[in-house]
This record gives sequence, C-alpha cells and structure tokens, in this order.
Amino acid sequence: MNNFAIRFPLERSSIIEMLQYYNVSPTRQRIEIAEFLFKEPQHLSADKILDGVKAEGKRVSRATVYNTMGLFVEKGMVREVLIDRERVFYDTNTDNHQHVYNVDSGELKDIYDIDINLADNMAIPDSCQVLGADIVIKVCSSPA
Amino acid sequence: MNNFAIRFPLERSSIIEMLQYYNVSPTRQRIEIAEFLFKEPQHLSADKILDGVKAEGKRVSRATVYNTMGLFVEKGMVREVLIDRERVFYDTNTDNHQHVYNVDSGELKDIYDIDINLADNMAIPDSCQVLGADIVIKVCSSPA
DNA sequence: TTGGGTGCAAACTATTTGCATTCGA
DNA sequence: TCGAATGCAAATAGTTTGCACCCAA
Repeated sequence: MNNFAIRFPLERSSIIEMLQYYNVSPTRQRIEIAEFLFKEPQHLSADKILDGVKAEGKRVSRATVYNTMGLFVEKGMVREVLIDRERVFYDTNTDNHQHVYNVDSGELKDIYDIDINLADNMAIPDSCQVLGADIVIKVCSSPA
Repeated sequence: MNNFAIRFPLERSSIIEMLQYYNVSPTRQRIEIAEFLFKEPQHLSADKILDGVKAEGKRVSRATVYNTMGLFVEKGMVREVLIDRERVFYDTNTDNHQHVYNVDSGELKDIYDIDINLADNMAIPDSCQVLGADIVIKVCSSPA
C-alpha cells in the first residue's frame, strides 16, 4: 500500500522527498502543511490543519488547505477517516489499520491486527477489486 | 439489538405498532415517512426520502424529514451509514450487517456473516462498552 | 513568459434552528 | 385545550469554485 516509509517526526528534507515520491510538486504551502501533518501520527480535521499551520506563523489560505488535503488523499499520502457526519479526519498513518472511536470523549485510536472474515463472499464478485475496508468500532466510556 | 421484527413491506398498521414499540408518537408525517422507508430494505439519503414521500403526494417539509430521521436513528429504528462526506444513507435494515460500496456504480450492498477478530484487544479497555462496529468495504468495478 | 499554485470572496450543499402555526391526545 | 410536532425561511458549517494575482521553471 503505502511504500514510502515514514519515521515520525518527518523533517523538511524527508517531506520534500516524500512529496517527490508521490509526484506532488513541493510548493511552499504544501511543504508547510506536510511538515505540520507529519510531526506525528495524528487525526486532524481541515480546520485544525489550517489553525495549526497558521499557529506556526505560516501563511496559508483555507482553500489551499482543502486543495492540498484533497491532493494528498488522492496521492495516498494521507487517509480520510469518516466518523460521523461532522467529523472527517485526515490520518497521517496510511499503514493498514483501523479505528476505535470513543463517542463520549471524542477520542480516536488506531487499532492493528484486526482480521475480517467473510463467510458471505458472494457479496464481492470477481469482477470487483477490493480497494480497502474501513472499520470504525464505536465505544462509550461506561463499562459493559 | 433490533427486536421489532420487520417483514417488508410494512403496511400502515405495522408501522404504527413499530412507532409505538420505539416510543415514537405516530404523527401523520412520521407514519408517512416510515411507510415510505419500510416498503423494502433500502439505503436512502435525506433528500431521496423527502422526494420520495412528496412523490407519493404526501405533504412534508425538509425540516421534518431531518427531525424525523434524527429521531428514528436515536430510537434505533434505522441505522445511519456513512460512505463518504456527501454520501450519508439511512438504512432500514437494523440487523447486524455491514456494507460493500462500489465506488464506480455508487451501489451499496449489505453483507452478512462478517467476522471481526481483534488480536490487539488492548485497544478496547474494559472500562469501555462496544456500541457497534461499522465496516464499509470499498470495491471498484474493474477486476483485481 | 507561462502555466501551475495560491488567496480571497462568493457560491454551494447539507443540515440545523427560530419561531409562528397547526395538530392531535 | 395545550404541549408537541410541523413548516417555512433564515442561519450555519464545511467545502468548493471562479478568477485575478503571483511565482518558479
């Protein structure tokens, strides 16, 4: 899947390599946005990205954040995670993993080693290619 | 989970029973919306519901569709399925099942007998209760 | 110089809200 | 009757678009 190995935090030189790897021309704003994103594995909304980049004293517009994130998703640099209607996150971790969402705290955690077993494999005909599976396990804070 | 047994299509008398079962007072609009929804197992957007109910010659406002669907979701009568940012569906099938989404055709299919195996069960502490798991397998039409 | 990238503001889409009106137990 | 539900229109949130400007190859 993702074959550009990331070791967080990514510094500027690696960011530029990464952009080149994904065929994204490394403009100032794209580099600055990517620098902010790839400091650590994280789940961010477009708004948080805009705020974060600006908080670092960088100048970038809302439109550019949306354009850039759209581009990064398309190129496979980040993954889009849908939790509910008004909670769309960009996930800087593109490894094969899934998510646990705590509806009480709003916290989103990664989960690995999840294994799906399809008894009903009629559902996916041979004429189709599986692009991926998105799994969100919703939990609440009160014990079972 | 869902313990009101549905046999599609539901006629008016069963609709009213169902609403009562879920503690939803059966107003004219709610009955009409539910009648439209529970004709068959289906995945509908708010807009399609509004159009559909109106197409049957019933008078209902957009706000009421949103209010009603919000209520139906809260009460567990229907399930919300998120596919992408602008594709939110209401699913009249509340049985335990998951979805296959064809990105080329836009088609959404139910899938049963899916089995998740969590090797990494650290991810869900005992202090949490699992509310459910949403799985969307994305496929495209071109063969693998 | 020239085309891609950016910024701003306006447009747009889906959804929510405020409030007056109407419905229904 | 009287609170709950509804309808309309305006408001809002998140995102996209049109277009002029800018910058780097």
